[in-house]
Amino acid sequence: MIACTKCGSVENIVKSGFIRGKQRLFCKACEVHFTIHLPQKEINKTVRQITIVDIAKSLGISPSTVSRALNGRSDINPATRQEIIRVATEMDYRPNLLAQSLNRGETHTIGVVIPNIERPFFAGVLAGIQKVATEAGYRVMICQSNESHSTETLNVQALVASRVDGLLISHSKETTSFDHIKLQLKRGLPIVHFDRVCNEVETAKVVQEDFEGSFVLTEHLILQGCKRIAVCAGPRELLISVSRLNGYKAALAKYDIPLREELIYHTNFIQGESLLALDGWLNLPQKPDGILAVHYANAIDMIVELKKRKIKIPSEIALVGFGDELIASLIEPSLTVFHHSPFQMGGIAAKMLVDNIIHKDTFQPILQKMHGELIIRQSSLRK
Amino acid sequence: MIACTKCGSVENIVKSGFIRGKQRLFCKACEVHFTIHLPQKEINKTVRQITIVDIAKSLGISPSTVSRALNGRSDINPATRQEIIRVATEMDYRPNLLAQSLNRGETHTIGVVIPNIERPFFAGVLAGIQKVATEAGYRVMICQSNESHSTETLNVQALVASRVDGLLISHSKETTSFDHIKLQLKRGLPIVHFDRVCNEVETAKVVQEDFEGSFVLTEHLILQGCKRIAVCAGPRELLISVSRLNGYKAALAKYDIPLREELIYHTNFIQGESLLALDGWLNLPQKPDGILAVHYANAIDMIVELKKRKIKIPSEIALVGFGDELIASLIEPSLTVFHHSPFQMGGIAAKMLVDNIIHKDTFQPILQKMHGELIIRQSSLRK
DNA sequence: TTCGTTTTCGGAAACGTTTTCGGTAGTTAT
DNA sequence: ATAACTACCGAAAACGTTTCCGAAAACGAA
Repeated sequence: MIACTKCGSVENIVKSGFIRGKQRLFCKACEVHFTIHLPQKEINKTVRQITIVDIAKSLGISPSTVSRALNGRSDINPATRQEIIRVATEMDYRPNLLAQSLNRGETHTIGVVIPNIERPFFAGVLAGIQKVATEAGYRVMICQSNESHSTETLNVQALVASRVDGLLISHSKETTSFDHIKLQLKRGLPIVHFDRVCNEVETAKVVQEDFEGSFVLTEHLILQGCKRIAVCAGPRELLISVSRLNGYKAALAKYDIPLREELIYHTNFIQGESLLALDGWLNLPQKPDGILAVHYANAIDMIVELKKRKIKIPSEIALVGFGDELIASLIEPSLTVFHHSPFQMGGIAAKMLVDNIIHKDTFQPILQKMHGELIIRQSSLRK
Repeated sequence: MIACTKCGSVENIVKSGFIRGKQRLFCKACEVHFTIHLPQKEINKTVRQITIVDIAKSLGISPSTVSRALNGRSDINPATRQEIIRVATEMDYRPNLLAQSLNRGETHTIGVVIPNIERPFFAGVLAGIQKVATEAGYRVMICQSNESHSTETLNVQALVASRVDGLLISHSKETTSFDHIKLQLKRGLPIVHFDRVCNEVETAKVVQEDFEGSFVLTEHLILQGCKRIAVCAGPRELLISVSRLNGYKAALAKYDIPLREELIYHTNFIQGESLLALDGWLNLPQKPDGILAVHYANAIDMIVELKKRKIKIPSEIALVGFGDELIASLIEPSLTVFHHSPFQMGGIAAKMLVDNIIHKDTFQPILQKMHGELIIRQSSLRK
C-alpha cells in the first residue's frame, strides 16, 4: 500500500508516531523514517521578482558571470556583457538590495534621528539631508525621538539593527548620557552630530552659531537702548541652550549690564510655558524692556500675549528670537531673528557623513559652524 | 623553492602568466594551476556583530536550534531555550535584519512617497505615519518627489528595490500617468493612497473632505454677504484641486450665483503666483468681494498683499483658505479655514497599509474620508 | 519485546547576491 | 615545441538567517 521512499518495499512499513501533525512511517528493511508528501498544491504567491539566476538560466551561463557583467567587472567578454545587459533589461531585472547588502556588508542607507519631524527646522534639515544623500546614492531612514532619551536609544538600536552605514543625530532634550552613541562609535559606525551635538564623543559635528547668534541679538537689543533684557532660555541640559545663554551673558558683560537671575527663564519645550515666563517678568517691580527668546516660537507666543495686554512692541518691550521661519516675518510686528538655513545644515551634515563612510580610515572629525545672520525687523527696531 | 599546493613537487613548477596581478604557477606533475597566497595580514576590520552561529558555537549546538529558541518555536526544550536566551543576552546578540528579511521575504519596512517634507501638512502626516507604523513594528522609509513625476517614479522604484512591504503615497502635482503604481500593484505590493490620491487604481485611500470643505468655505463667504467670490484653485491635474473647485462651484450654484471664469485662477505651487492672481482680480472692472484659496498658504500671501494695498479685510474682501497651520491663527486678520488633522490622516493611512500587508488576501480597499471642520476667524467675519 | 509515540535536535537547503580562485583555451615569444 | 602569457568563465563559498525534514532518544503501552 505505502512504499518506502528509499527501497520501495511495501511490506516492511510500520507506523512510527506523528511528526508535525503528519503520520510518520518506518521501513524496517532500510531502517529509514519518512512521511508522505502530498503533491503540494500550487500556492498563488505574488509574482516573483527576476533574479540573477533567472538571467543566467535563460542564457545558459553561470550566475557569477551575470553578476560580473552587471557590476561592470573586467573579467568578461564585452560581447557577453552586452548580451547579458540586453536580457536583463528585457526581463526588467532589479537587483535584490537585501541580498546585495547582506553580501557586501553595506546597505547604502543612512539613519537619521531627530527630536521631531514636525518642527520646521528639522523638516528643513531633513530635506537637505535627503538631497545630498540621494545624490550620493544613499537612502535615508528617519526616526523621531520625540524628545525622549529612551526612544532615542531605541531609535539608534533599530537603525543599527537595520545595518545603516552611518548615523546622523540631533539629540533629544533629555539626553545627558551618551552611552548609546559611544557604543556604536566603538563598533566603528560613522556618526555625525548636527545642531544638538554632544561634546563627550569625537564625532564630526555641524552646529549653528549659537553663542554668536545670541550675542549679536542681545547686543542689538542693547544698541536699541534696552537696559533690562530678559532671556527665555532653553532646557538646561541642552548644549545649545547653554551656548546661547552664554552668548547672552557675554553681550551683557561687554556693555557692563548686570546679569539678573530673575530675568532668566528656562523653558522645556512645553506648550504655553513662555507665557509663564512672561507673566513672571511683567509682575516684577522693574519690568524688562527687551526679551531674547532662544527659540523663535517662544518669541511668537510672547508677541501674541503682549499684544493682548496692549504692551507696545518694541517701544515698551523689544523682542528678538533665535531661528527663522516664515511666521517670523509675517507676524505683526515682524520678529527680529538670527537666521540659519536648516536645509544647508542638513546638506553639510549629510556630506560629512558620506565622507566619513567612504573614507572610514582617514576621516578626520571636524566641527563645522554654520554662518548665521541677524535679520532686523519691526519687533526690535526703535527708530 | 616553490612547491605545488597539491602534490608538493618542487621541480615540476613553471610560471604560467599572471592573474589579478599575481604570478600564476603550473605544476606539470599534477597539471594544476595555482597562485601563492600570502599569509594575509590581519585586517583591522570593524568589530563584527555577534551572529547566531557565534551563539551556537559557544554552546556547542546547531544554529537552527538557536534560531528556534530565539523565535519562540515549540520544537525545543525549555531548559535549552532558557540557556540560549541567557547567552544571547549576555553576548548582546542582535539579529541581522538583512538576513532575516532576505530569508523571510519581508522587510517590515514601509515606504512613503510625499511631494515635500517641508510642507507642514506632509510633516504632520509623516509624524502620524511614524507613530502608527512604529507601534505596529514597522520601520518607515521616506522619499520626496519634489512635485516631479519622474522623481516620484524613481522613488517608487527605489523603495521597491529596497523590498518595502508596502507603499504609502501622495502624488506629485505632475503625476497624471499612474503606470508606476499599476505595475507594483499588479506585482502584489500593498499600496495606500492619501490626500493626493488616484482614482485609476483600486487601492485603499484616505482623503480630506475636499469637496465638502470648499463648499462650506464658499457657502460661509456667501452667507457673510459676498456676491463675487474668486477662487485661487490648485493645479488643474490634481484630483484634490478638481474636487475643491467643484465644491466651490456647487456652493455658488446652490445660491444661484453665476460662475465667472475670470474669477478662477489655477496656481501651480510656484512662489508668488497667488499675487499674480490677486493682481488680475483687483484690476477687473468689478473686483471680487471674497476669495477662496484652496491652499491656505495662498491666502496668507494674499492677506499680506491686501494689507500692503490698504484694502480692508474682511469688509472689502473676505478671505478663506483650505488647510490650517499655526500661522493662519496668528496672522492679522486671522484666517478662516477648513481644518483637517494631518497627523490623524497619517495614522489612518498607516493603519490601513499595515492591515493590507497583514491580510493581503482578504483586504478590501476602502476610501476613508477624514472629517474636517470650519474654523471661522477674522478674515471672513463681517459682524 | 515490540511497536507506536513524543520530544528535542541537527543537517541541509533556501533567500539572492558577490567574490575568490582555478580551469580552459587561445596567443605570443623563444 | 614549449614556456610564458592573456582572456574569459564557472564552481563554490560566503553573508546570516529560517525552515524543512529526518534522526535519535526516551517513554509508554500492549
